[in-house]
Amino acid sequence: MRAESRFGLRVEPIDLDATLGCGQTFRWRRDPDGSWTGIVGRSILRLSASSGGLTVDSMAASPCTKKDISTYLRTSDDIASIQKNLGRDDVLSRGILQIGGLRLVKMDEWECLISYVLATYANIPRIKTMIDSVATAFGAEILDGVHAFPCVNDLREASTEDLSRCGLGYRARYVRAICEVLDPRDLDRMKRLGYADLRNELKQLPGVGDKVADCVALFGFGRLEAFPIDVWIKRALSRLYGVTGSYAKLSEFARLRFGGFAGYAQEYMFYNERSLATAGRCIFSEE
DNA sequence: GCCCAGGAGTGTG
DNA sequence: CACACTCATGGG
Repeated sequence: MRAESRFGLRVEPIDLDATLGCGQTFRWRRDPDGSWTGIVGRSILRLSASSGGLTVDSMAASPCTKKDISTYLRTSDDIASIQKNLGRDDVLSRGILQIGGLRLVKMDEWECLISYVLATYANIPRIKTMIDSVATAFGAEILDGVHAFPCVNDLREASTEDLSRCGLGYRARYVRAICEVLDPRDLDRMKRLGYADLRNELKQLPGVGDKVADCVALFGFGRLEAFPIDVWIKRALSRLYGVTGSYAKLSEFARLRFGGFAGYAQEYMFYNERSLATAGRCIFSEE
């Protein structure tokens, strides 16, 4: 595959394995040499570690710009400051914050919405399979066999039956229903909403409940106060803090405990909990 | 084969 | 409010 463009990107700290392999975003794979290849927008990217940051190879007719990838990797997040803030929590400071190079990513809102609707009650390898199938079937071809994530109008062409053939199971009708009710302009309008309003509006969509709404608010709309609670986070909260209960109760606990950077706390805990469960094995290639 | 999965929707007590 | 049940299916 020919590199259309190559440039350096200053971002520190960054741990590609943790950031791209932890299961917050689904279109990346780890190469044997430790670099990562993935699809962002209409570009195929290969990221490899270099001194002080990354080397970015962009392969596509319309290459990814430095600003695009900078936004995607949230390079303006001050990790040191965030960790100092979260480190006031005894439990987090006691080791979880050692994953300094785990950064949140900023996904496209639409791709994030559909991805996390598909992510319900499925493991990470399967989520990747479903998303690749949908992209191959309905997304624009970027380069020989590699497809972008389908835009709203692309996916509107898909019937529920089409989507079922992509292996989505019962999620097919949710995706279909979202395509029918959501105007692309809604997503632009929602960018300006506060977290609470954004969350409530997302929950109006079929297949979007508390957890998916928080994932989309965090990974898609970049609301760092969002704290998605899935089975892993429930385990972590129970194990680390002894708290259990409803989504609302756990959510309130997180808001009081972690504040405006709850999203980073969540990702540290998610990574930590899954690493513990899969100790001895690489969590980036299996479940 | 068995188990579980970055849950949501619906119905019931 | 809390549970209980169903939904389709593939990866470990």
